[in-house]
Amino acid sequence: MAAPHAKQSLRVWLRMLRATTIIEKRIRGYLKAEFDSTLPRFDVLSALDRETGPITMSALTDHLLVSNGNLTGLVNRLVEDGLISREIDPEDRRVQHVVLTPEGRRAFREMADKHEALVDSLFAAMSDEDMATLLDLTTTLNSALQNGARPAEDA
Amino acid sequence: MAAPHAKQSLRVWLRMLRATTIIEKRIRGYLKAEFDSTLPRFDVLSALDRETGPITMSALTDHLLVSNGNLTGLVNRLVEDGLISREIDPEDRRVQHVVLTPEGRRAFREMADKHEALVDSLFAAMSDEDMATLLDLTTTLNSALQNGARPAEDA
DNA sequence: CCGATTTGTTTTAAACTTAAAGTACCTTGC
DNA sequence: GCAAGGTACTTTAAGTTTAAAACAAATCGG
Repeated sequence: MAAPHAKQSLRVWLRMLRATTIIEKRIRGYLKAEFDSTLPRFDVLSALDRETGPITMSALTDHLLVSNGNLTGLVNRLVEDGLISREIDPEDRRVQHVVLTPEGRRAFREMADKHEALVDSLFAAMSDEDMATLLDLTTTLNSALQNGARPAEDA
Repeated sequence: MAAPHAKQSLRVWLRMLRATTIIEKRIRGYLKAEFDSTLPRFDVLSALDRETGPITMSALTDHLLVSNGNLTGLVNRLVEDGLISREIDPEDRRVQHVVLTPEGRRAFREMADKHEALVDSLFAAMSDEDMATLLDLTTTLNSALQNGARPAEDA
């Protein structure tokens, strides 16, 4: 009676995909409506907010799962908007360090608060225990995917 | 010591997002390499394969979580490729019904088999029990999202 | 019947995505 | 020093994505 693992995998995958798609769409709509911003922008700000100081573009790319070419445009627009600042490394002029401006940090905090509240409301139906289990399982899954994904890694 | 629900939600969400992003990326790469196709195309075929007969564009959109504007282009290309066919509703000329062609069904089956195997390999690290739990939780989550999402629904 | 609204689908504009090529800078080995 | 090669980032080209506006057909109210 038990489904073979493969069929089960497919079912789980489709449900995960559906759930994340719906959630993403909500977040996207929310960011646009409230902040006239986008998810990729939010991700960049979020990655920078986690840092204690300026980091390089390459380091930022790694945190984001976004290709480096892509990042350039995002950062350009965020710099224009005054949310992040950029400065050339004096020791190596190829490198630039980006960091949140005070306004960027303020803006991000505001977005992040609402974002957290929104996400939480979307998970409201899940009990604390369910959430703990889900966190466990997704953590396991991520580890497996990460290992399977990158043949070699240094960090 | 327990994290408040909101923080927990955020953590879970980020892990889910990361996992699905990685998986999506793999599937995308695979479809492109093996079938010179894309995930959205696969999704359309998949949705049609589940149907017993022709369905309208709107119905298709609902199944897909893809914006309707997007669907037009996808369907156009799939029709060109001979994988699906399209015909105008004689009773309401705004409406069109789309359905898999025999070739489309054959092509989809082939992709689906490989797709299933790939997905399963990505979930290989999870035990049968984990998968059952994960299926449960994602099902609950989806129901909640669906209800919260649409104020009214008839089906 | 005829305008007004609703509904089904398509088009559009702007943002994002990627891979690959390009640019500028640094480093190394003579 | 200076050519050769490597590194950090940007640009490009081609394509996808989305929300929203536009369009077209049907239906409704007078």
